[in-house]
This record gives sequence, C-alpha cells and structure tokens, in this order.
Amino acid sequence: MGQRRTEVLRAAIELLDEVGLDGLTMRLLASRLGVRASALYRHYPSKQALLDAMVAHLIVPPDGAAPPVEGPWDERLRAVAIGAREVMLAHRDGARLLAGFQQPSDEAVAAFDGLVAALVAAGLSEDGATVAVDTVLAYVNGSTMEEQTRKAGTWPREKRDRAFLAGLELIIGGIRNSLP
Amino acid sequence: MGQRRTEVLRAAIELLDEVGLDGLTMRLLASRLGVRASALYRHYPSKQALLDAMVAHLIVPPDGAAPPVEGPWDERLRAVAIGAREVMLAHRDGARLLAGFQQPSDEAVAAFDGLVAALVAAGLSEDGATVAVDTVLAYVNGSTMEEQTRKAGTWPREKRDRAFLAGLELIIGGIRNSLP
DNA sequence: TTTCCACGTGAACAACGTTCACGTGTACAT
DNA sequence: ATGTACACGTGAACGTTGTTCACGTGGAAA
Repeated sequence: MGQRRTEVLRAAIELLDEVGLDGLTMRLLASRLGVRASALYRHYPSKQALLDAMVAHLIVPPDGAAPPVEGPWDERLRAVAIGAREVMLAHRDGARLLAGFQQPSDEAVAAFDGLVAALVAAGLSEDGATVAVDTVLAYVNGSTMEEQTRKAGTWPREKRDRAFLAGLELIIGGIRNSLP
Repeated sequence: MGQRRTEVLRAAIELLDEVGLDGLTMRLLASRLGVRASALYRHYPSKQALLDAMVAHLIVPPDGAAPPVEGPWDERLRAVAIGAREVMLAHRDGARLLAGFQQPSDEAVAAFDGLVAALVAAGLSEDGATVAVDTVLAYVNGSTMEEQTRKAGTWPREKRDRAFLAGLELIIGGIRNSLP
C-alpha cells in the first residue's frame, strides 16, 4: 500500500530542482504524474505535509556517509556544518525549503546533542557548548541561505566553498579560544 | 503629490505587526485604509514593490543612532550586528521580510565597506576582512531568523539576547584570533 | 470654465490550495 | 464465479490570492 506515495515524493523533489520552490504547484506536480491535482490529496493531506515529507527525505545522508560520532570536537563540528550545507545545496531552494520549519528530526536532535557532549568533554560548560553549536548552525543557515538566494548564479562553486569554509574556521577558532 | 503613498506604507507596516507577513494581504490592507484593493496599485505597482518599500523604510535607524564610523573594529562590528538584529526584531516577521531579498541599500553597502576597512586597518587582508564581516552578518541573519521563527514566543527576550551576544562574542574572538 | 490629475470603484481574470461526490480497476475472500 | 474491499483517480466547484482595466469623481490650476 502507498506505492504511489513515494512516487509522488520523488516527482516533487525532481520538480523542485526544475522549477524552484515558488514554481512547485500542486497542479503542475500532478500533471507531471499524468494526474489531476485532487488525486494528490489521496497521498498527502496538504501541500505542507508534502513539503515536510520532502524535507524529511532530503535529510537522510545522500552517500550513506553519516558524520562521525567520534573524533576531536572540531572535526565533528566541521563535518556536521559541511554536511548540513551540502544537504541544502543539493537541491534548488534547498535552504529555503529546509528553513521552511518543522520540529527537528530525531537524528538532528541526536547530532546536536552529540556535538554538545563533545564540546563539554573538551572542557566547555553545558551552556557554553550549546551556544557554540547554535552559533555554528546559525552561521551555516544564514550563510547558505544567502549563498543560494543571491550569489548562486554568479559565483563559482569553488569560490563559495572557500568563503564558507573560511568563515567556519573563524568560528571554530573562536570556540577553541574559549576552551580552558 | 503622493501623500497617500506614505500613508499606505505606514498602514502596511502597522498591519504587518498585527497579522504577520502571511496575513498581510492587499485586500486586508486596503480595507484598513477604507479603500478597495485595486486602489493600492495607484501607489505601488505590485505587492513586491510595497514590500521592498517597507524594507527600505525599516532599515533607517529608529532612534537616529547610527552605528559609529570610528572606534575599534570589534566595537563597530558589535554595534552593526546588534543594530541589524534589532531592526529585524523590531517588527513581526522582520527577519523573513528583510531576508525576502533585494539589492542592498547604499547605506548598507557603506556600512559593510566601513567594517571591512576597519578590519584591514587592524591588520587583516582584504579577503580576510571580507570573510570576517560576511561571517558575522550570516550569523546575525541565521540566528535572528531562527529566533523569530521558532523561539520568539517561548524564550524571554533577555535570554535570547544573552544567547545571541554569546555567539557574537565567540565569532569576534575568532576574528581577533586571526589578527597578526 | 475648462482641463488636468490624484485618487478611487467595480468587475473581472488567472492561478492557487483544497474539498467533495462520484467513478474505476484489481485483488482477495467466500 | 461473485461480491466486497480498497487504492487510485476524475471533474467540478469553492474561496482566496495578486493583478488589470475601463470607468468615475472631486478639487486645484490655467
């Protein structure tokens, strides 16, 4: 049961890359599937539910390469930041879609807590560690959102990568600075 | 001429605070002014143009207290970051509205260049200074967006202020770290 | 008095998300 | 074989959105 449900999801993500988040309309998606818009509501109760499902599906690691749960705190932090950015950049309007909101997934919460624990183990207070991880994630979100919205077409990918990584190292250096 | 134009703008910002960005509809705005929706198009060619005008209007410093163009680089950076956050928090959905996009205003460009110059004067390379300012601004955007979207209702303002400032100091410390 | 012009009306258009009553075909149990 | 679910889809409609367009109206300037 619900074979078609995943097919709808696949088509929705495919269409997102073609027409962007604003162009992603229920009628257009339906026509891609050779179907009327009302048929989609058999599989998802609303467009928002479909968008949520897309978000949940994009979150899963594309290469099966999950960020390491062991290792030095800075490497783990870097890996999560880079991974989060890559998830957003993997699809058109990915940052906007992800920022669309929702309660964080269980895996995301686990990753967050893991990072905080790593920083606590490195000598930070619980509050300090939370602030540090929050800061990195806010940077990733803000930076990637801006990148995808404004300079996606003009700047080459390599240049954007360098700028992102440089900013990330700046923050990681600041965190290292605040260790005992 | 165009007396009514600014009145429309004022009403739009007022209505934004009442109903939020999603509730801000041309028909509702018109009804607040005792007018039909089509009349609004005498003053703004489109809703997006009206939103752009709102953004431009919110950018102007509310207290006339412009950020200092002199002083130590870290104080200037702090002042701009705090000021930008306050502009966003001053109105409902302010972060989303500001992030809505547009080309940056002349004053914003000037403030940006001024900060970069201050960091160059402190010993950073042109690229390094640009990265540093970009990083701070990305953090401000990401942090404030998240703050206003998710935890605006639950966390008290004072707590959110502390968290924001702690993250900001982390980044400023990282920048200081990268100085010769 | 005539002529602008700022301002507003009312009806319509296309597109959107969504609902609802109604049809199919396939598969499975009796 | 017959009947009964059930997954899936149709087609028409509803209410809302941004936007357009031909048409009014009142006051100030020439």
